[in-house]
Amino acid sequence: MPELPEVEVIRQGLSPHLLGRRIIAWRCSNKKLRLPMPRKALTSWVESEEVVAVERRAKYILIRLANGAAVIFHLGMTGRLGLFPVRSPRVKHDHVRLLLDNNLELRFNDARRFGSIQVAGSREGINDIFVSIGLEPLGREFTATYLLTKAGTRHQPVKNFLMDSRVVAGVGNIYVSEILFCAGIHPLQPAADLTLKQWQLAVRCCRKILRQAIVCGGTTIADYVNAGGEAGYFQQKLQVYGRKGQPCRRCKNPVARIVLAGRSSFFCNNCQRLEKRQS
DNA sequence: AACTATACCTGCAAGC
DNA sequence: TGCTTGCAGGTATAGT
Repeated sequence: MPELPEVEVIRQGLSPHLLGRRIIAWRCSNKKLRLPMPRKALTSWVESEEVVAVERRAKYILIRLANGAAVIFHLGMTGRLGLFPVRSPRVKHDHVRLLLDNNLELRFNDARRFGSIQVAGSREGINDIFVSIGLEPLGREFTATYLLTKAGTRHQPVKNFLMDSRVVAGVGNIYVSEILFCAGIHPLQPAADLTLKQWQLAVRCCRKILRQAIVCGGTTIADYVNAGGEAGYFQQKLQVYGRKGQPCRRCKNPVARIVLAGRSSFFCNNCQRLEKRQS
């Protein structure tokens, strides 16, 4: 489900409902998520604490508590977070429930279990979780010079480079294709080849597309209140992702699909030229 | 060091 | 209908 825009939409949806609420208890399934269930920490740090903020870092959602601790969710590929009445029927793959003081509960549902829940007890503990995560693409420091420096002499395809969470946080497989199309950069172009001008374009496109996607409610379902959920409508704006063989919206050439680092990558051979350059 | 392949899971759609 | 195959929005790791 979630790249940065989807996670941000979920955060925005949850925030007003969670702020000021007290987490009175927790329950979890016996299935193992990507990380072990933090049972002890949930009891010692989370139970009976009040929510003071709901934040996002990369693709993580942080629920900050009055005691300085935080519950940190990652949604993996199929994770969902939603608020439900406590007595509403539970469904398959509900793995964590945080019971609130208003007869609602936050439920984490994840079919593939690539997601995770972590509890950090302090500011340092929270920082530790994010030590190796790169810059926020919507933040001030995310600039063309930063990317130029980071790229250094790396020959890795620019698509893989931009999906490296140590470089930039939250750019996933859908939006990276869209960003590179917007910037007219071929996904196979080695990262080290890009000029400052190209990086400037890439940064502008990245910001533009992620912001648009957030405004549109993301590319998929963001069901943060009730069982119903609301569909994001950014998929209508996708230029290349998932459009193999269909005409490029800019030049009508068929959109191409290749596999990079095991992931589908979509682009237009005409609008995104692979530049041969010796260096 | 840099980069790629693989593993982790379930569900769904397409093809036979 | 039922089976098999391939594919899916992520990331840590093992391997080259």
